[in-house]
Amino acid sequence: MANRPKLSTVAAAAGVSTATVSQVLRGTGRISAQTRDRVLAAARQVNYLPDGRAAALRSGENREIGLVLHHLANPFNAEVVSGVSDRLERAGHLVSVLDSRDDAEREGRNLRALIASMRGGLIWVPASGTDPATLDLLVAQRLPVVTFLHRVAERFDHVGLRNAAALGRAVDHLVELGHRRIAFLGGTTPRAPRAERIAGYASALAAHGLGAPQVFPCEDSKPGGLSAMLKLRETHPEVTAVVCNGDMVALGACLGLGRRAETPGREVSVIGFDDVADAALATPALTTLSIAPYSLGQHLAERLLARLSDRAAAPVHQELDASLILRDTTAPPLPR
Amino acid sequence: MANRPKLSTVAAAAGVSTATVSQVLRGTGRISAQTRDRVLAAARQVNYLPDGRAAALRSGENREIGLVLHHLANPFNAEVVSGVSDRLERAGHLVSVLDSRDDAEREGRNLRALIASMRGGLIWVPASGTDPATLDLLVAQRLPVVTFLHRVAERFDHVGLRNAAALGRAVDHLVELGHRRIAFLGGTTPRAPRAERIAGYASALAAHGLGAPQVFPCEDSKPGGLSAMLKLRETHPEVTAVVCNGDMVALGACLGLGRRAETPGREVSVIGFDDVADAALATPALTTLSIAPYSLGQHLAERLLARLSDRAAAPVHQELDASLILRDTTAPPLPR
DNA sequence: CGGCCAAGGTATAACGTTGTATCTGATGTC
DNA sequence: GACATCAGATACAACGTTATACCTTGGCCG
Repeated sequence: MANRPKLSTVAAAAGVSTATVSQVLRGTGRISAQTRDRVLAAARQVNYLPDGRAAALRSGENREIGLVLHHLANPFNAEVVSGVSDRLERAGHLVSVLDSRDDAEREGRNLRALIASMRGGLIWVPASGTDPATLDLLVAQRLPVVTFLHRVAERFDHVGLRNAAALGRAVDHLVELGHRRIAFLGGTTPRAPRAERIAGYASALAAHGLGAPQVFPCEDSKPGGLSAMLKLRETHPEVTAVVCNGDMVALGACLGLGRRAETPGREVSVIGFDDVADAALATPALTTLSIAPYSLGQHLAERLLARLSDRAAAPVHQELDASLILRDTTAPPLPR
Repeated sequence: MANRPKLSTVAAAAGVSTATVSQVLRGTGRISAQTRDRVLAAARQVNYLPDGRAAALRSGENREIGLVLHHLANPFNAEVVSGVSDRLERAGHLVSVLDSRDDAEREGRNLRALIASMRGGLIWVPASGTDPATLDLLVAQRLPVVTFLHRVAERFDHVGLRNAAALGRAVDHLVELGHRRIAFLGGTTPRAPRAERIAGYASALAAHGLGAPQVFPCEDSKPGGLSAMLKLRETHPEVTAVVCNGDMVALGACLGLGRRAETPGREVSVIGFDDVADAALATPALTTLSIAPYSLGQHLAERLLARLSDRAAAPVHQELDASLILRDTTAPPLPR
């Protein structure tokens, strides 16, 4: 029951010094072809794999990137993850994902642990209510950080969405179709993206001279959207269209209509946000605000790579547009 | 622009030695209350956070667990992840997730990187076609490993499913309802779980004296299931029921029926496998073989914890049952 | 008042790697 | 044959921690 093979194990097996082994494995220094072959053979034979933390400690390099999400279960995020990892892996990095599941305390633990294990960089979708002490900690470690969706600090790079404008487009579309009673569905926390979306929704209503905004909070998930829609139909039958805080809520709302033997795009028009894969697949297919999660993930990765290669540059803040994808859940309201 | 604070930064700030700081932070040794307070204050003031890799290197401890999945985008896996992390976090570990997206090469990279960064343990859902060299490496590092679903080596702990028996139950149910032409839908690779499921399906058919098995491979996703079902209805209209390699395929198949203005549980009965959250939510709700992903995740975590506390014990192999959950996509076949 | 002890702190050697400075022969040159 | 040259290898220090052995100092007892 030998122990984990280390550099000295390989050195002994090949009959050279540890320095030589290190040089061979890293391809540095001047080593003759035959010793190199001997060393490589020995390394393979004992199944050697370097201890990355010792190597990183000594060399100061770190090719591991942390990706902290507020909610991994949402397929939108899963697609973002794919984009991020594809791009970063292509650049020779390794991405590991931590899910804080919208719990600030868990998020704090995750972030602290990431810093402790000295990841080389961080892509972060902050949960609501991030602890400011954690933020200070993060800043003090001078870790390259890109936040996404929810901006928490000026000095981190950030990629956000033009939420208000997007919601404006959604409301405009519904008004053009003839809707006058439009509600907003989804979300429970005061996170910035939701607040911006609600603001965009409200000001679009105002621009069209429609009544006061009606916001119905619910959990950002299918069950959340489902029960919110059921309740909405009971209590506010005059509402003929809803815009949602996310596709999960929107798809849930569509399911809710189905439960009542109603059809999205008939009794109630529904617009989502995210354009998850299921949006196009659902029947009826979901009209939604698209932000192309996969390429968005790649974009995030690019930002982090840029930051890694120039750590002194000023923080970059970007805002992306979401475009309205017309599908089958929006149509003129039924005549009364 | 100071650098990352380290032990010596804190020591200087508090006017003590690094050894003292370390002892205070770890709560070991004999330190007076007042120096302790001074050190803690200094640590907070400079936003100190220990370099985990140096600490781990020195102490040999490692509380980080790697979770390597073959396919994170599948919500079933996302739910397993939740269960795993909840349990392991409760035990003071940190879980980071790597997605190999069914690519053996990517999986190999992920595993090597995990070993290199010296995770304390590994929970692994192997992709198909894992490189045997990678396996050797894994074994040589004497890393505690629990595999799930797909067993790749005798010497790792393993949690699997009684796939064949489960499929037997599904076929029995369909036969009881009166179906005679039952197809198997889903999967493309020769991974063990699928092979076992097909075997269980085939032998159940045989036990009932029904015809030869009909297996229709497709990608394990909603689009995969959708197009497979469309094709099946074209080419094999005599089939009145399908059992699927997973809920994603099954839900996709249901969508496919919807596209043809047909209804799951009428023209064709459908049974899934996994019981993802969407299965109960879909309309009609999906009959499926349930393995309760969240508690399964917790179970995997328990196994790993047991292994961590006794690394010498013989490998444990477990097999769990999947129970048939009757919902609305199964019913007697339509009379001809 | 010498000696002993405990409390409180520090010096130092690891952990496994890498980078640099250094050593050792062999070869070539005049 | 003396000396520079250079390829090829090695010794050694360092990375930021932690564990251990070791120092101080003051108090107390005989």
